[in-house]
Amino acid sequence: MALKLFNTLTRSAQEFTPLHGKKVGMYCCGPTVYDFAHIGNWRTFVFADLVRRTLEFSGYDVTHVMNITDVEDKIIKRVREQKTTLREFTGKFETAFLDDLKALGCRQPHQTPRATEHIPEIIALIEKLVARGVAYQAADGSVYFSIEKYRGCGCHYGQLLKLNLDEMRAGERVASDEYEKESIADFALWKAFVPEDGDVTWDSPWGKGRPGWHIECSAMSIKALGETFDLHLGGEDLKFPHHEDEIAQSEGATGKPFVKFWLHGAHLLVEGKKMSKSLGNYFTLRDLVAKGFTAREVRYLLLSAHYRETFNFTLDGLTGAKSALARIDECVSKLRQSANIVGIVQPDQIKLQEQQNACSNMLHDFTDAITNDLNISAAWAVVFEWVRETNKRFKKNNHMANDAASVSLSAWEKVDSVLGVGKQADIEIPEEILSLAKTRLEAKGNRDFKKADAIRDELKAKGWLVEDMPLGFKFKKL
RNA sequence: GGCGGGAUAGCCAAGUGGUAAGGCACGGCUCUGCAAAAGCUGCAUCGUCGGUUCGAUUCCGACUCUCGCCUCCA
Repeated sequence: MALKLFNTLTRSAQEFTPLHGKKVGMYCCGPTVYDFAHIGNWRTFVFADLVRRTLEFSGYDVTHVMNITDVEDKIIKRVREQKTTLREFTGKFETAFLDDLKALGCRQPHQTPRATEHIPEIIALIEKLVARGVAYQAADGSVYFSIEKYRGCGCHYGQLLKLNLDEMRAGERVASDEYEKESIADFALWKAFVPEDGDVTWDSPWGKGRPGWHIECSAMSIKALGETFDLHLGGEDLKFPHHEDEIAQSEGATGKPFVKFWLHGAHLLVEGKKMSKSLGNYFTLRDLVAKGFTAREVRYLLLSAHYRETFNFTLDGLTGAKSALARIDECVSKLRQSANIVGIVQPDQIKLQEQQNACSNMLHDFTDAITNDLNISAAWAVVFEWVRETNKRFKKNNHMANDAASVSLSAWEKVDSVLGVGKQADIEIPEEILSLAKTRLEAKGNRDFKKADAIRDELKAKGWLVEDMPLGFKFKKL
């Protein structure tokens, strides 16, 4: 089934077709590294990962680029306050970001360019805009993009949303007299040096200064993916002004369409409310890990709802995610055991055929769901139905025939190449716990159930759940 | 003020012009020394009011509530 995605440019779900055969260029607006990323940020990055994985699942050869914004007002302010250097300050948060991204099961982008390492490209792009007459240097020394001039060349400003510039409440959040722009809608391409910038400054044809916010994404995406590329995504708040301005700068400079498909992920609420530090519902991944949840559980929860709907992230939901994943893990781990042991259950052609059918139905329905504008909820439903069907095929000894298990495992691996939750962290069982369980097994063998139950309680108190198996036991970490 | 989303069971969340997926939680049963896991099973008429239709949760209108964006916030 063809992949359909909702394109913000057309406000409709369209069949996705790349510009060049099977090759897809995908750019995702990355983090501004001034602090640890919060759960809302992570929703967007996990969404981007889902897009990439779905493209790869659909047979595309994806080049995934995600910028690192490492120069910006808040960063400069903190560098000054903490009396550190830009590189040292941003490096810390960049490393933390990439570690967390990995922990969340996101495939590493192929390129993660830093804004500060693309100053020449940024300057070149601004020069092009100045030469084309859509950018100007104002009295304050900064260079601005002129929406009016841009529109004057027949270009369309407001592609991602309907804009009514006259009705917009200009300057509510940033004092309009802070800049000396010709028009309120104009935005900075190059910001002239001010003493507060300290060492954070570069030479340019317009004097010392630093790049504006939007220009880095245009410069780096064009460099990495070309003047026109397939996919650009980010959080919904970036539609305006960030992405709209990226389009204006890029198309203003190249005269070519910038991006074919724009995808935007919705925000999330936490416990039904907008996330804020004062409400105490502002979580970083590290906060959640400290509460005893795993990054994998966070990924599952973030992937439980459709990307264009506001999602309500709750700690209860995270507890539920733990249970839901345990259900999948249980099934997959039984499949692994069966796949590795030949002959414990005799092959059965009819049963094999049934399981093969269940697997191909799952793959078919899963593909339908995920390619339908990433209907992840429907995709999970398919997976859980398959889990139930598969569970029915295990014998009393928790095994199924080797061939049926192998078929099932390979089907699971295919859907998990999109979901990315398959890899459970290996758990190490302490010697003490293991020997207690062995003692308990002996007691059980002697039908001393009182002792066996006491040991089970003891293990539980130590954080381990021991489950009896036909031939022994296994552990779960609580 | 402008623009754009939402309102589906205790919670999270899909979906469809013909009487509602899935997950979590909860109850019953089977299995089990007891558990756990697993299976079976129970649990909603889809914000309110109108309209279109043989029939609407799904289409249209109004209303209520709610969320987001409107210059550097994913």
